[in-house]
Amino acid sequence: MSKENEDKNYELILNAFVSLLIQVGYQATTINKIAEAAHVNPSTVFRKFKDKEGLLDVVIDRHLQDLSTIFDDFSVTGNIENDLVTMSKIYQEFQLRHQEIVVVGFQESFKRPDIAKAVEDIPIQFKTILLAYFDEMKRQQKIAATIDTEAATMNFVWLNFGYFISGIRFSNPNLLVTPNEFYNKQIRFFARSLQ
Amino acid sequence: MSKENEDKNYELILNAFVSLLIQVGYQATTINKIAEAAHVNPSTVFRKFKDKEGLLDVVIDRHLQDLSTIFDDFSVTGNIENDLVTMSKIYQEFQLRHQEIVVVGFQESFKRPDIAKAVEDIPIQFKTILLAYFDEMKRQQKIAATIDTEAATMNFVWLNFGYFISGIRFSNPNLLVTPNEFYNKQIRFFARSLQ
DNA sequence: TATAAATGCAAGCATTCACTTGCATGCACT
DNA sequence: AGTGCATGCAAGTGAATGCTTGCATTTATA
Repeated sequence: MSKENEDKNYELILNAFVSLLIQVGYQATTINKIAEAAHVNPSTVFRKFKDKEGLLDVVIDRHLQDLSTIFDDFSVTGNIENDLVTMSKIYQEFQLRHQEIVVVGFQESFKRPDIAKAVEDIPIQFKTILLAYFDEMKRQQKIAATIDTEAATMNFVWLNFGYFISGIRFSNPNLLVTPNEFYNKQIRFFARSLQ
Repeated sequence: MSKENEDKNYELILNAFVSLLIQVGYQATTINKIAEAAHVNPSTVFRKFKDKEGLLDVVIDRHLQDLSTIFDDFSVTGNIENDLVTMSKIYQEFQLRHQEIVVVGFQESFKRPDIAKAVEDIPIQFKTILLAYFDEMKRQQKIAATIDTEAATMNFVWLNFGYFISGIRFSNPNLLVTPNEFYNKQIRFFARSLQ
């Protein structure tokens, strides 16, 4: 029954693992802490998963699967500010839902380049859809003909990426705004450049 | 003679430590690796520094000292694009010069909140000078009266922060541009919004 | 050259952890 | 009730690593 979705303890352990990754990172996440958080005996962890790396592998797998469909239900409306908010929301919510990947990817990038790559793949997907969008809007003359769409895209990517990292790593209120405030003010400000 | 600047081994060890922090992070940086990289015996490390944390403390100290004067030699020219490039350059070069703080701050934020705070302080300083600058430019009517200077400031902060993190953590060329390209294209694009 | 300080070196100690193993216990399903 | 599987539990192993110590050796200084 191991590795099946109906396995309650399997999921409890995975959830505890992910929570701990976010809280304290990979190295500081010990098997004992996982077991305790999952209300399970440490030996059970090893019955469900080969080893500590095996836990990571499952998390990566699920993440990559989720990532492959990240923008599947996005559809263009043609209203630029609306579309940008929609894409930004999808991206931000995805990043937040997979915080642990970013945390571990940054910490273990030297030992697990596959995770580092998985972290990069999120903004790359974001860039891809944005670039196509801006190119299309330019063709439809909804944004200025002088716009460098590549530059505009990367501007939006870095803005969103910087905001996301700030949100999960910073605590000073000077650097934090609510998602809604971000969508309203920042995207409106960004869109000014497109005209 | 320990803890003095003329102490050659002291500096060799510190440099090796910082290099390793950037390469592999704090936990994976062992005393043996430091000693090897510094061409010094492991026991010498403990003669120069109380313990591994003591090494970190010195790095933090020096960083905080450097941070306190980060924008000291910036002076406003009134040419907005030029000033933005200048401030961005100062910020980016500082961040790059102190990469290790960011790496360790993200990894050990739970164990060393002081380091996490030191990491935050860099963008906070950046924000402070930017906000004052935009307010002044608005007063001088060099940027549009409708501009939300707080929003513009945070946009620029997140753009720069996102670009910096991308530069030190990503390797895919799709997400990387040279500093000069960043200054030219991104800041020009940003400045469009100010009119 | 003589003295003192810094460094190299090797052995060892203590702790933390991932991971294993063997056995007892409980729970589910027939 | 009885059988089998999952889990709890406790003890232990082995490796990594921070840190100490005592002594030999080199280097600097006077």
